[in-house]
Amino acid sequence: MGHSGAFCYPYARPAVTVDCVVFGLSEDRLQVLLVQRDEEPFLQHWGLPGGFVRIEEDLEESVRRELESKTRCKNIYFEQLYTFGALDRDPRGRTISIAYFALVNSASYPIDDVGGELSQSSGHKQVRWHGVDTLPQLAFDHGKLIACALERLRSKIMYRPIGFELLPSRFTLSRLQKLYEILLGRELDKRNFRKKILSMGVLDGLEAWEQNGAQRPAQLYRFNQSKYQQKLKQGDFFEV
Amino acid sequence: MGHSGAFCYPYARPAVTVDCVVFGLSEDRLQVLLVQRDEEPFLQHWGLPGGFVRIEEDLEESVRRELESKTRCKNIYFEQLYTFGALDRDPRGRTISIAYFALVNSASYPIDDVGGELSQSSGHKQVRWHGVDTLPQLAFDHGKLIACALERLRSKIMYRPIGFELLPSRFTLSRLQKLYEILLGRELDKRNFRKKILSMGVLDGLEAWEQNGAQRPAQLYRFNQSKYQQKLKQGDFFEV
DNA sequence: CCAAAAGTGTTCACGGTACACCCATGC
DNA sequence: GCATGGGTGTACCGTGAACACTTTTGG
Repeated sequence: MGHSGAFCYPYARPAVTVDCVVFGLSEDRLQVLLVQRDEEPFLQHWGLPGGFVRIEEDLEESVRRELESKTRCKNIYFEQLYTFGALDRDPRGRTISIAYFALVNSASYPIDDVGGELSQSSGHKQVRWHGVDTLPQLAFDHGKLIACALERLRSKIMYRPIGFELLPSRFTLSRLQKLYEILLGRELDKRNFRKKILSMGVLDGLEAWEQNGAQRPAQLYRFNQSKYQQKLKQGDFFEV
Repeated sequence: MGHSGAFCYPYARPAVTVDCVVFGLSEDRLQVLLVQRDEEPFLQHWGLPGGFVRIEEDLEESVRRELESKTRCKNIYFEQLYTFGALDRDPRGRTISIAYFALVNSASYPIDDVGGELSQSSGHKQVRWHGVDTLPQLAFDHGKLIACALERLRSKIMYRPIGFELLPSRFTLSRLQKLYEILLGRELDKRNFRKKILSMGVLDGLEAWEQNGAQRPAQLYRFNQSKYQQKLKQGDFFEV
């Protein structure tokens, strides 16, 4: 029981952190943003971006601060995942972590597919995308957090239109389908997919086409947030 | 920024609590177990059973301890709901609450439908069931927690067989149907319901019948946990 | 004219829903 | 014998799944 420091309480208190599983999409796989630790414990291991919750900030504010410092990006989609509180999850002492997961359009960030170079640095720490199937050894119980986030993401894209968050604001239906195929780990029928997605009425077809080499140009679409909100209010749900 | 107490840290730490939304089923409505507070803040207001997480106990252990002290019952079904951390949710200072929800077979407890008498007492606090549609003013943000738990429960019974947890281990199909009707707030077709529920193959029909006054006796069923686990592993899902 | 991806409709099977009558019992 | 809830089967419709060819472009 420590006597150092200016903040004292009649009972011992756990430390509280937020950790965030940030997903991004490369050409053909789902990736997670990891930070290489520059201190003990787990020195030089990779871990999730996260940190202690400051006493004067909201949980969401904490997450936003962490995300901005690691990704230099605002307005990221994120939501709370689960709270982890096992006694031994942090060797420094009892620490409870409120885990979040976030989806970013990773085209906005340098992406490193082969795993050679670092993509960005924040302070002196390395920050890098790692394919979810080729994760390194992770600090703390972060492997568990990622597994939990993956499960949630995979099931959630089936009933909520959050997949769009992984794409640029304008995208082709083929790209969207690829996204679903990567996340679900199986192929989807093109005609059925387009029929289904379009029939939900939350995508706006644009008068713009993407030229992608030597093929027929593909029409671009945009997710219409307000149409979706309206459907939600009518109890009308998204489903893939 | 206190200096009292034996537990000191270099940075201020939020207090951490668990709170549990305990659902029970009376004859014709869903109820929540509430505790009348016997201290400030919110003296005499009703609130959720819960309390501070002890430094040497798991989150689940905390919940189990709280549940046992309030309901005197072990082996209650519960799961984590959401973590609430708004800055102003506790007037005593920054407090983060990890909310859980639990389902109990309230036949095991004295139930008080009309809201007159107390059902049980733990220490000196009153503990009582309250219909979810007739809740009193609540302490802290517990109204929010209950709303959140209700939403989760209503959606979850559609895809996981947790409804059984609200019933005694042996129950009739009519009772189960009533449960779904109460939770969903709409009537269900008897034949379709029975067809659906039985076709999932997770209920065992018993050679036992319930005599319920001047009617034809109803067959009793039991939820078969292991059959369900097996189906889960096969990726075979429960759905209503 | 060839390669490569975009785009487009129909058929079939299954599951959800709607619906009405007989059964067993206690009083 | 009557009131009360228990118990059962069928027909229809809509949605999900399977499936193949034409179009547009660059090289």
